[in-house]
Amino acid sequence: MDTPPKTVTQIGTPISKLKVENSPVFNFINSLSPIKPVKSIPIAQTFGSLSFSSPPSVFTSPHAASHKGSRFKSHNNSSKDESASNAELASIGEEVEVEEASIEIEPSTQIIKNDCITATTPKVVNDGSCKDGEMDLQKMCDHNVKPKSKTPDWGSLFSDSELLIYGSPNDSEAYRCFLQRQSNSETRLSGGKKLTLEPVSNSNEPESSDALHRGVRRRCLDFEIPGKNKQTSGESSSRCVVRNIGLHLNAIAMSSKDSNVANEYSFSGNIKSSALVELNQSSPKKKRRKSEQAGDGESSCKRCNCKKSKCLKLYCECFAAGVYCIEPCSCIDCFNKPIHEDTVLATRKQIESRNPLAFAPKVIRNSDSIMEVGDDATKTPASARHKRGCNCKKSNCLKKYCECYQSGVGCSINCRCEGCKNAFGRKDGSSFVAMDIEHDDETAKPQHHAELFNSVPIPPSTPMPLRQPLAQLPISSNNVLLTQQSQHFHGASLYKYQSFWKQDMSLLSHSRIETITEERAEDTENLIQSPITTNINAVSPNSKRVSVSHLDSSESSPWRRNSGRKLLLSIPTFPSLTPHH
DNA sequence: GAGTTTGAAACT
DNA sequence: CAGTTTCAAACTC
Repeated sequence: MDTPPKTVTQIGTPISKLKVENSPVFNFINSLSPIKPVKSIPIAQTFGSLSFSSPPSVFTSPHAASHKGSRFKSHNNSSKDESASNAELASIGEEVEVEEASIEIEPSTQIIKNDCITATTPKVVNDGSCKDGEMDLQKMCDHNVKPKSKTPDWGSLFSDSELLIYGSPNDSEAYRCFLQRQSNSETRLSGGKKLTLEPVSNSNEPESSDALHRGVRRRCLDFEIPGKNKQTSGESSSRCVVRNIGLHLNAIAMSSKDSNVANEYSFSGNIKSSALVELNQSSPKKKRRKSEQAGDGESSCKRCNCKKSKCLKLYCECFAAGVYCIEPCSCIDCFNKPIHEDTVLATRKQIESRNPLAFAPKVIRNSDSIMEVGDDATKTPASARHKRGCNCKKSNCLKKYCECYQSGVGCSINCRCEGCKNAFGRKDGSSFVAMDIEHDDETAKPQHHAELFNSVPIPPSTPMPLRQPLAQLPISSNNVLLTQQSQHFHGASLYKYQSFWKQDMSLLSHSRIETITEERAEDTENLIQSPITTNINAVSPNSKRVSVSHLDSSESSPWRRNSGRKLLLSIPTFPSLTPHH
């Protein structure tokens, strides 16, 4: 970074020029001038690759200005003892930050933060990259981040972000989406991940859902930018990430399947970037299929295609899942948006009044204390069962029309299906394994297997747990709570009111993260060996579970344990414990 | 991409 | 509660 002395002079010692001009006005102007020069500086070139949506805003936004002061201070402090070059860097960093500040408009909700956190990060990363050559990237990242924090909690950025992300009711879902994004691009994601989380997570309580929504968009957009710049600054960004979430998640995310979705979700906001748009432009169907392939039929990041329901009925997957519709959705006259929060909540209430369990997880696991299904459910390896059961007449429970099949669970006594041939377990109690064998002989349909492991998202590579976050959560005997947990994260925001349980779930969230991580890793390994085996394990009540106490606390965040993951995997089984034990 | 099939959700 | 209609996803061509 060879910065023209000229600029440096201006930034570093604007006053020196004042000698020539003693006019108070001149003084004032000069004192302000440093910003502009910086922009045009070579440094700007470094960011050149970045396509900031609105560079000018940096200077026009009052918001930015307000932040500027404090940030400037912090920077000064950090660069205080450094040489002129460092000072320059500091000033540069300041510039960047200011810009960010101007961009950050809304107080986003926790959820959203989780969701799109990555968006903001890129900037930071860029920042780092800019200075990268001369400064420790990690420091840079941290340095930049701190100033941004709008709340005093920044100190616990990562821990908080973790909670937010995984603490969501949809742990698995949210987590998956999160992973998917991560998987999109190791370098880019990792880089963005860490940084993004912080700024976002710290934001204050969301006052406006709309704002929140906007926040998502923006973040996504920002997030995108980094990706584009990956070539220039990718390295630095990745480095930033590695230390924390990035590495851990990346490892997990490596499990391929999610990569597709990752792409989608990473751009899920209202991304105007042409490049991004192109990626997402595929038809709703394609999108859906992508997400399915990514690993989750029922609960993965979903996008609806509602035309008449206004996304205010359970027909709408987004609504049913408790999330707002977002850009990727192809719905018409959608009311399932933060703007119509009141309507959404009212409608939801109405539906719940009609059926209190309407938003409860459809699939439950008997291994947990939830035994709502039937005794029969415990007869099969896959203890998970659809709560209400299906009512299939023609699909033989072999297609995704069947909710049981779609959820990757066997039919149960609760099902009223006809000619059930559910590969995950028949209504009559046939186990998945048995069925599998049977099909080999009976139907002798290679397609069937193909369908199971390809068309059905979960079975192949994704353990059941991932698909059925709610049901799996050890907690919930409380359906109400579960209801709030709803199914997916979706890159969209969870309804604001859902955050109430977040705190209570925080510990659990940690455990879930780890559990998922383990399972996922395990899954990856098993997949290589035998898909079927994997499925069984995934569904089995014996599938590994981690008690809250086990994970609890500071005990190193899941991230840190990353390295220890394999060790955990070696453990055959964990007793199924409830978090409250 | 358009059209068909399917079964859940909603309605009566 | 049962029957019918509506709806959107899943599926097929």
